[in-house]
Amino acid sequence: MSVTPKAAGRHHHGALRRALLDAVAEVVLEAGPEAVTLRECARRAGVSHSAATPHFGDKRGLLTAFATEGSERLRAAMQAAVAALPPTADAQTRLAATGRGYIAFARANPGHFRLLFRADLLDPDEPAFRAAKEAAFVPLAHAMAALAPGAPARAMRARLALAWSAVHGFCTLRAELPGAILWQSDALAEEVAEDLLALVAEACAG
Amino acid sequence: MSVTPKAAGRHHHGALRRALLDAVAEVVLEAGPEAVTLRECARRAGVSHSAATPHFGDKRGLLTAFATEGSERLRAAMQAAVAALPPTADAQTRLAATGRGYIAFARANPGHFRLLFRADLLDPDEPAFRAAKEAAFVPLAHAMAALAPGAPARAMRARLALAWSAVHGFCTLRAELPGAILWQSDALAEEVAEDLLALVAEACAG
DNA sequence: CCTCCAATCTGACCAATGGTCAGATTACTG
DNA sequence: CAGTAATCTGACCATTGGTCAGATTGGAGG
Repeated sequence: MSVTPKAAGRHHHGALRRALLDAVAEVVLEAGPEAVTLRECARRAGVSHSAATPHFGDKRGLLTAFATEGSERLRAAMQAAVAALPPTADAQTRLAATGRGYIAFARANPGHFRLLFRADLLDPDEPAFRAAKEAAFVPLAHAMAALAPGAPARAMRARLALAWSAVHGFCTLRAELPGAILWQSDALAEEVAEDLLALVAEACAG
Repeated sequence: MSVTPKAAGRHHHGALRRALLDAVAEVVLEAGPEAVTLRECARRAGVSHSAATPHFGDKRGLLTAFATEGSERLRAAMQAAVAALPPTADAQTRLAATGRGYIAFARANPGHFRLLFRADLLDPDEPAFRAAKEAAFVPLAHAMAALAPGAPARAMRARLALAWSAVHGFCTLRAELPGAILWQSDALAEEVAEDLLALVAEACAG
């Protein structure tokens, strides 16, 4: 377990914050965001459940802090996928790669991903979380702007909505409807994902 | 309130089932699926919270029954949107209309819609729910088959994934990220939705 | 009309949770 | 070394979902 319980009788100094976030990560990994319990996280950090209050306020604050880290990692995944491309790649390929990074993050971290869109568990107006969400939109906006530089605002909105919706919808459906026809096996899901990205990129270039 | 509390001392006969489902509908409407409480629903039906057990088993059973009704209504919304078309409408228009029905249902019943994809609150293997989910996929499959009758299986899978993902992703993002840039106002959201449907239908026809 | 039985419902109990608060403990500052 | 602010504890509370014995109800059969 990655969580460091504190030594008996000692304070965590500034480290309780990190220890609690790591505990959330563990629980989310093991049982999903719904299963996160203030008391269980505190237990794993070796601390009473009230100890979280000074650091995060309440459960929602803790989950929001964790979601903020997820948003940053999601952004990093998209950037990494684009960076993995040869420098000669064209705009359409870059847009597809951005989506590939999004899908890869959702696949590798299903619980963390699902939490990002659980408005009931989060505080959508917490400044750091807000900033992380806006930052996570940047790679898509960037790739799209490079694809269709002169498109009118309305067409641009529609394409952004299409690309984001299609990729996000794919991740959500795969995460929430396991066993659906379109992604029975992992291999099939990967194939469908690639074809989907190609269709989206083509439609946005179109 | 649409819920009929039972008369004091009398049994609900077979009507408790319906009364509880109506109570769920109320709570979901007022505060979303996460806020549903067995005890609150029982309170609204004028019954102790244990009274639900013989009818639904547990909370998950109650929510699954409610979600089953939602799935059926979602299917009806898609069919209605297609039926509202002039009989001369072509296959591409019919596919877009199917998506329009999906979006309309999600918009009109955000809580009910979100519940459908909350695997943690539902029993995905409950037979009636399974059947309703499969039935809800039919209108999309039907419209897609009419659009591209001879397409190879792989291309068909990709197009189904695109259409479903894009429409579902749009609904999900709008429901879970209120206040995002792409759907600030209702009018803007409607415009984006129509453009999105057109792009999807075109990509699936192409 | 009466009896009996199965379905239905109640009320109490339990463990668990999130939030709050007074106060103890710790770590740092001057 | 003294004092102060941050950190943490332990207890308490209301609420929840699940379980169970037993009361109540409605209808089936005599």
